[in-house]
Amino acid sequence: MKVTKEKAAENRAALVRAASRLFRERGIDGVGVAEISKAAGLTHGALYGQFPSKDALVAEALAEGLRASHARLTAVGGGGAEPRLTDILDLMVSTRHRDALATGCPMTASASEIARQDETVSARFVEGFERTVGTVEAALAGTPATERRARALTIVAAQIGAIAVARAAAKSHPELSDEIIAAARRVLGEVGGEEPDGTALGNGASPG
Amino acid sequence: MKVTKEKAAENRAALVRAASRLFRERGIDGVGVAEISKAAGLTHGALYGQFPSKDALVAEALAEGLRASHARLTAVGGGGAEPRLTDILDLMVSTRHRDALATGCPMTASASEIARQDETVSARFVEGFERTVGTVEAALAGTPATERRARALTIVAAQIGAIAVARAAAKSHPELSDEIIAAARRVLGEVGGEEPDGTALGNGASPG
DNA sequence: TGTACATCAGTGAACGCGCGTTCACTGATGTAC
DNA sequence: TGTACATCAGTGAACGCGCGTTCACTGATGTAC
Repeated sequence: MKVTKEKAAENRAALVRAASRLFRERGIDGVGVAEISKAAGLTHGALYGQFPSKDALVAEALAEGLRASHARLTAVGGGGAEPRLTDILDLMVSTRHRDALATGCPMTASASEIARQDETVSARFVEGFERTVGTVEAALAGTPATERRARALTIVAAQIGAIAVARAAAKSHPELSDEIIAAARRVLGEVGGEEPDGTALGNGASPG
Repeated sequence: MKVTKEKAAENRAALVRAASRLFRERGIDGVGVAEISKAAGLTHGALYGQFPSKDALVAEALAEGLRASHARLTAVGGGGAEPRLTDILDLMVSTRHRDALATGCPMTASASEIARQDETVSARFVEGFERTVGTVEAALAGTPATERRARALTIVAAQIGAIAVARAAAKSHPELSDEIIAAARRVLGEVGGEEPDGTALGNGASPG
């Protein structure tokens, strides 16, 4: 039965949200279209009315997850101001982020799987990655301008690696998992110009 | 038909090697037991004579890949001496490693998938991870002892993240992919005490 | 505003296919005499 | 050393199941008059 245009748009959004969540939780290959449709309160036939293929939904789900993740990132530390490195790292390199598979950063959740998807998915990934790198770069005002981008690229890649590794270790060695996160949090702060004792330099401060 | 004990052991090793390679290339969920068996020159029935389940093969394939990968790591820079950080990073954070999916480090190839496997797989992962961290730690003689482990943990996690991200970006943005590797190579060198101009401090040198 | 009907979002059965796993069978190995 | 036979590694058909995708159909929506 036909539904209102508004309801159809809602259904489409529900499919994307369910897919985004389930892909992060159980992997892209680990979730089928039937389960995604069911989670969105629809049948798989409806999914194929909205998307030409699972691949197309994968690309859109990734874009949606990256958008939500970046919105959370720019919101840290309150109001409209650019977030500080300290707040970024506290959000991204934390046990809380490690334990929030379904709602965390999709780059981290699907790091090694994205390389095996098609070019569209790679392009969506790069958009989200560059957005995050830009936000980190803006938080590195204390770092020489020529170094900022290289350090921001490294910090974002390292965040992704640290959480992925902490998740892989968590099932058998939870203490090691915690140690990895604590170490990466501190060392990446230093890479970004934070004082070793944990003092935040903040935006626009000069390095010691 | 029965085969010699020796041949049976060879067949088992061939299954593990084929699995290790294929899992890295196309993901753990992306490769079936039939294909692994065929690549090893056997049928899937033979696989179940050697392993109780695909999960058991996954754990063994990961262990084998980690062993091979670590052997390559300790061999860099020639002879029996401990490898230097410069050599480690040149091996691990390189476009060559990025492009060698099937034979590269299995932690990188399967970073985000391992978190979804069972505890045995997590345990094998941790063994390989700790071995690599130990090798990097030994290459950080110029770093204060209290900092060595935290930096080694971060460097290894960041290596994994940098290659995973570079692979994800490669399909749509090859120049960005190269840039990520170049940045991570240099910045991680600095984290490990390398001079910013690229001069290697080597083993036992003191930091500038 | 009220009626007639074309549109089309969503349903659910069906498609071929590959998945992980089981099992009766084969036949060379390797042991017991 | 030669023969008889138990062992067991490997084969391949078959299992139930879930995969991604297609399609004839349904029926409420929303438009044309």
